[in-house]
Amino acid sequence: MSQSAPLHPDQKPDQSPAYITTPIYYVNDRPHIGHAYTTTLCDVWARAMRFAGRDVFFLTGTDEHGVKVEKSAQARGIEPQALADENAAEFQKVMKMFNLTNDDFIRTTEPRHERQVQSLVKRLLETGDVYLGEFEGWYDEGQEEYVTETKAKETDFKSPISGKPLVRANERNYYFKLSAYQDRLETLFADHPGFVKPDARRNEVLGRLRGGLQDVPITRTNFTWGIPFPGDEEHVIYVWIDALLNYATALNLADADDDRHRYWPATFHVIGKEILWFHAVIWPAVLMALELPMPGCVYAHSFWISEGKKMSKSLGNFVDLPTIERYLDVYGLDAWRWYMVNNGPLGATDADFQAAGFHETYTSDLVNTVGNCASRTTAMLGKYFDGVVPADAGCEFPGWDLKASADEAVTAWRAALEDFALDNACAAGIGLLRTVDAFINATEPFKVAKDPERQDELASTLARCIEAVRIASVMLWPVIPQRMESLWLAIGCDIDPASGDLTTQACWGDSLVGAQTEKVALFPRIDAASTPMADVAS
RNA sequence: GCCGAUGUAGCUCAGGUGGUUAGAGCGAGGGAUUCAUAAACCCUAGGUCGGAGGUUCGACUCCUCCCAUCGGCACCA
Repeated sequence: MSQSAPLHPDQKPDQSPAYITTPIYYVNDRPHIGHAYTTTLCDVWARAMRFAGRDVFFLTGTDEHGVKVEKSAQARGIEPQALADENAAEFQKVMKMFNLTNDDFIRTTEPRHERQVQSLVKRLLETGDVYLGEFEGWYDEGQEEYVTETKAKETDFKSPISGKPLVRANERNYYFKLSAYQDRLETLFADHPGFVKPDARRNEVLGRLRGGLQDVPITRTNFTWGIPFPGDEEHVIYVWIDALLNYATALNLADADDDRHRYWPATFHVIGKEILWFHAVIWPAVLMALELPMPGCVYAHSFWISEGKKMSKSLGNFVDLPTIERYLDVYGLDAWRWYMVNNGPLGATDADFQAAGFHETYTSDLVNTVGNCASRTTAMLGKYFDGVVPADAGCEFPGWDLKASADEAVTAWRAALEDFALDNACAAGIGLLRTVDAFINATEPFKVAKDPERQDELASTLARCIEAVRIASVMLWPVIPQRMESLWLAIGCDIDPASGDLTTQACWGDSLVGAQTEKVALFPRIDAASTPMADVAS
């Protein structure tokens, strides 16, 4: 059997550092499916890239400042930091629940972050990109916060909470000179069409960019729970600049030298579509001002809705942590990750979380395809070869070339990951298994086995099936790591994703020949009745 | 209100630059079979391609208007 490499035969695999981030999550919220989703996407990509040999840094964390946290804490009679600690712990619990492999968890109240934010803001002050100016707007005295012109108009210039009229108020604020970056931003978007993905989101940004940019205030004085502005401590650095800079401070970028600098800039900033503007426009402008290299891509996914409706507390269809835990109990973590990646809002439209859909996806993809294909292949090896993988006898099966199919799948898988098309990466993996199924149906090894004259044919068929299954498992591992690892155990192959040798592992070969295998049932069939139903009051 | 996106079979979606009977997966119905987790396989389902106009010999694909859903509209993560 030839051992030619399926991908970039002449090139070494890309071993450059890679940096992927989630937004930092606001501690005033409780973790829910949205947080789990974004973080899981990043985890899948990070796992795949590490396996592929890249030096990956995967960051997530919490955003802990701001008026809302201050008020929530006040309402409970505790210090803001205590509230932040409590909820940050809740978010960290999520990382454990989903077996996420983030390399760091940054909190904006950490000294390392605060110190660097001050230092970076100071730098902006020195370059003239931050200046002291006057801010005027509609102020809600009851809520002690400014509301936007649009919001004010919507509520007829009255406070939505107290009903009292909004007042015109002003204060001195530090501004970021966003307007100065209009041209450079346009150039950025023109030169890097992939800077914002998906395309629909990019168009939105471009459209709004055409409308022109105004400078943006980056400090507040109406609350104190935040990072003091360097040199003018009455001002607190406003949350979004505080928050955005986490991507830099986690890598100690404000410090002269650090090991983590090699990860900069981000390969992907994965975010939800609601914070696109900050990431696609303000963030790059700030980086330009700081003279830091631009990220490769801001990937803005859409939202989950639940059972056809927007998630809301009053509807009771919020997919929160306890709900998710029920799914994990019944279906297992891998099934949850598979559903997130394959049925989620990776594209421009929102995705619907449906209990029935979850069960369907689990059954058709994982039980009937991945599980069943592994099962029938290992069963035949057990029956006809006592579980020992035979050598490929080199028989020809016109119209079938599993090696070529595997190579194609791996190439497609790689391309999908470059694009953050995680669902397509899954499709490449599972597609190869469908091909194996079709191959078995066409060559009928279970009939061939009855004829002692056709042992070569039988060996050729099953050797190729199990090798294709092995390669598919490599592609599927980032999404369903637990079950793929049990598969590896069952087919006696020694694969360690941490070794970064995916290129070797994804290569068609005969490494399994002689391996002792046993029949596996990777994904148990589950009674639809035990699917956790959303508590939708209908 | 403004900007943008989306609206194609029950569900999730494909459908460069307009052109014979509009596709796939899942589900559903039927069939056949056993290597396998009642799985894989075969056949079937006839959706006015959101609505109304228009351009054209001809539009799902171009234009206009309308409707529905979603995001943003600058401090709201």
